[in-house]
Amino acid sequence: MYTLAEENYIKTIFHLQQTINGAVSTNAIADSMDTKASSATDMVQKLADKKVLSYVKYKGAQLTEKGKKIATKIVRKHRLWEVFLVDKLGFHWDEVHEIAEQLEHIHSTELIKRLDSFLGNPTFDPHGDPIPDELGNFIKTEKKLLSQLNKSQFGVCVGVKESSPEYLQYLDKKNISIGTKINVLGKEFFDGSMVIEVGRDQFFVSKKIADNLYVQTA
Amino acid sequence: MYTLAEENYIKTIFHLQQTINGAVSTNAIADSMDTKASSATDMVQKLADKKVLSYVKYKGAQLTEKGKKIATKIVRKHRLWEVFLVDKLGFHWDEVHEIAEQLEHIHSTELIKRLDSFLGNPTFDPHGDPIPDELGNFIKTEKKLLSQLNKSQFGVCVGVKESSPEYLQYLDKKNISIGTKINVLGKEFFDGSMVIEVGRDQFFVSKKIADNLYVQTA
DNA sequence: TATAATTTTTAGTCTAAGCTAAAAATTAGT
DNA sequence: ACTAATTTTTAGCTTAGACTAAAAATTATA
Ligand SMILES: [Mn+2]
Ligand SMILES: [Mn+2]
Ligand SMILES: [Mn+2]
Ligand SMILES: [Mn+2]
Repeated sequence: MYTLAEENYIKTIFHLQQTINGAVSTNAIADSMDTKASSATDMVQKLADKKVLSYVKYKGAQLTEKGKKIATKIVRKHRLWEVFLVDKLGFHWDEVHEIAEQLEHIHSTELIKRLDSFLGNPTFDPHGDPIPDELGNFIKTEKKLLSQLNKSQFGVCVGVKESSPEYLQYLDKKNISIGTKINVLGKEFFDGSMVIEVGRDQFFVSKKIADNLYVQTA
Repeated sequence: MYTLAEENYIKTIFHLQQTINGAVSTNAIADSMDTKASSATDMVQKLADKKVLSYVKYKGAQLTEKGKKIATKIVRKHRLWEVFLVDKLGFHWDEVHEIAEQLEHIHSTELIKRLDSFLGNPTFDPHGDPIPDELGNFIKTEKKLLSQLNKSQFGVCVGVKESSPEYLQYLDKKNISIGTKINVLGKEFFDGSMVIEVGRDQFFVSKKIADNLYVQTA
C-alpha cells in the first residue's frame, strides 16, 4: 500500500513520462506538483528503494513496470470517478478534477470493479481521456491538436490537453464539448491563431487555445 | 480544514459521547481507535487548542458546539456513502464500513449535496442508523434493544448497535435485516438468552446477540 | 488514611513529508 | 576548454502523528 504522497508522485511521474519521453527530472516533478526540487529528490529516492522507479542521480527517474501498474490504477480510478461525478451526479466537466484528485486515493478493488460496471464500463472520461481497463491497457486513438489543422480542414473534438476550469469554461462559453465539429476557416501563420466555425458561430482562437484541444479528422 | 487523523479522532469522540455521557477519557479514545493513550492525549491537546473540544487534564474531553458540527458532517458523509455503496453498487451491509471510513474524508460540500439528492435524501443508513441533515439534526426514534423485550413480546428490527462484519453476517445467516419482525418466544433470566421466531424459523440467541439489535415495538 | 493499583500525562524517539541554504554536478557561453 | 549559469542533490530543520518508558495524578483497598 502506498501513501497519499507516494501515489500523487507516482501519478505525476507517469503523466510526465508520456510527454517528455525518457527519464523525468526531479525539477519537472517538483514544478508539476507545486513543491520544491529537494522534496522531489527525497521522494524519488524513496520510490527507487521501493522499486517503483529507477533513478540515476542527476539523470532523473523512470517508472518500472511495477510503478506503471500502480500509476495506471490511480489514473483508472481518477477517470472512473470523474465519469461518476458528471454522469450520475450532474457535475460540469470543469468541476470534477479536484474531487477526483481525492477520490482516486480510495483503496478498494471491489469498489472500483462495481463502480466501473455501475457506470457501464466507460472507456473515456468527461475530458475525452481514455480509461485504462483492469489490466492497465489504454485505448490508443490517433488524435491531433486543433492547432495542427490547416485552413479548410475540419475535426471533431475528442478531448482536451489542458483541463483547468478556466480553459474548460472557455470551451463551454464557445459551445465546444466532446463531439463538437470544428471547421478551420482561416489560419494565421505568424502567430498560429485561427478563425474557426462551431455550429453557426465563427470566431477567432489563439494558438494557446488551439494547442490544447484534441480533434479527430477523417 | 482538518486532517485525516483529526477527523477520525473527532468522530470517535462524538460517538463515545453518545454512550458515556459527560467527558470522555483519553484511554477510552485510545481503545476505540486502536492507538496508545499517549497519542490520544497529544491529539486531544491539539484539538483543545483549536477549540474543537474542551479538555481538563485527567478529566477527559468534551466536544464543543464547533466540534459537534464537524463530527456530524463526517457522520453524515459516512452514512450517505454507505447508502450509495449498498443501494447503487450492490454491496452487502457488512462490506461497506471500511470503504465508508475512507470516503467520509472526501472534502466537498457540493459533492455531498449532490450525492444526497442522487440517493433520494435517505434518512437511514444500511445499518438503520439515522443520517443527520445538512444542519446536523438527527431523527430521534425510540427504539429498544432486543434484549429488553420479554417473552411474548415482538419487535421489528430497525438497526444494529454493533456493525462488525461478523455480527452482520450472523444476522444474514438468520435472515434478519432492517424490517424483519421478531417474536420473543422465551427468555432465560439467568443468562438473558432468548428463543426467538423469525419468519418460520425458531432459534436460540445469546444475550450478546440480543444486546446488539435494535427493535421498534408497538 | 496510608499505601497500592490504575489511569493519565510528559519526556524523549521515530518516520513521513515538507522546507531553506549550501554544495556538487551538469550544461551553456565565450 | 574554461568559466558561468543552471540544475540537482545533500545537510540540517520543522511539523504531524505515532510509540515507549517514566513520572504524576487519581482511585481503590486495607
Ligand atoms: Mn490525488
Ligand atoms: Mn479527466
Ligand atoms: Mn475514517
Ligand atoms: Mn453504518
